[in-house]
Amino acid sequence: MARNRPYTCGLDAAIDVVGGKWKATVLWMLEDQGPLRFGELRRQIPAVTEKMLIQQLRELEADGLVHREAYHQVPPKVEYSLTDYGRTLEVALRPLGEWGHANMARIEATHA
Amino acid sequence: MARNRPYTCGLDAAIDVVGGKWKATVLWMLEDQGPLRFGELRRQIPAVTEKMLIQQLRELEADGLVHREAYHQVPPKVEYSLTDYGRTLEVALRPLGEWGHANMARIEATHA
DNA sequence: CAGTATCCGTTCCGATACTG
DNA sequence: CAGTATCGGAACGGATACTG
Repeated sequence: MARNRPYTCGLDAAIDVVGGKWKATVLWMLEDQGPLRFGELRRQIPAVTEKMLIQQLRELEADGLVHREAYHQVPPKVEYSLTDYGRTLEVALRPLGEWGHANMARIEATHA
Repeated sequence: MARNRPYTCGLDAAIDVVGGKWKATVLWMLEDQGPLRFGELRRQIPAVTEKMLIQQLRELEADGLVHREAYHQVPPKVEYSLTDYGRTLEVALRPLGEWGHANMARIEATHA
């Protein structure tokens, strides 16, 4: 998802980072509930496939927004959490989330 | 672009609406400069093709965010502007735009 | 549990040519 | 000026099966 660089405005850049299909949801979950394991994330986003979830997590990690902590155990355990940088994004995202929440009915009605 | 409904959070819904490749840019232009003609938008977003620009405008119009005013003249003249609803979105988008602006160097460096 | 690997249809998007 | 039409490649994304 490196779409149209160089960016024409900050909004472009931000949406490029957070525009992936499940990224906003993941950021929201991690902010709301603290560190979560792969399986916990998966269960809480019922429609996501493993492939998509891991892909989005990897991209968030590469962007420095999410930290991946692997515990070397059997069975394996991996926890994902927001980085400080990720938290700054989450804060910037909050008004947009509230807008979406407030206008969800309208969005579902008009948006194809 | 109706991606994953029903939405899991307001952020999902909002990004579904504004996540199109050029939509953020268009909203930003219209807020920043007031009503603009098709050709003016096109010139100010050099990388966009006519096809994509009109497609994104149509979707923004269908979502009620942008108003299209056609003047029946020869040669034709069409002006696009934000609706009141569109302005509420633009306000909600502003912190995200500032975040993107502030972190653009980092985004360009880390984001594939 | 936390992933990989592969297949494959769908959607996105750019390029180009044309029109009222 | 402000679009429309068509083509084709690339990226996205779901389903399924498999692994350390």
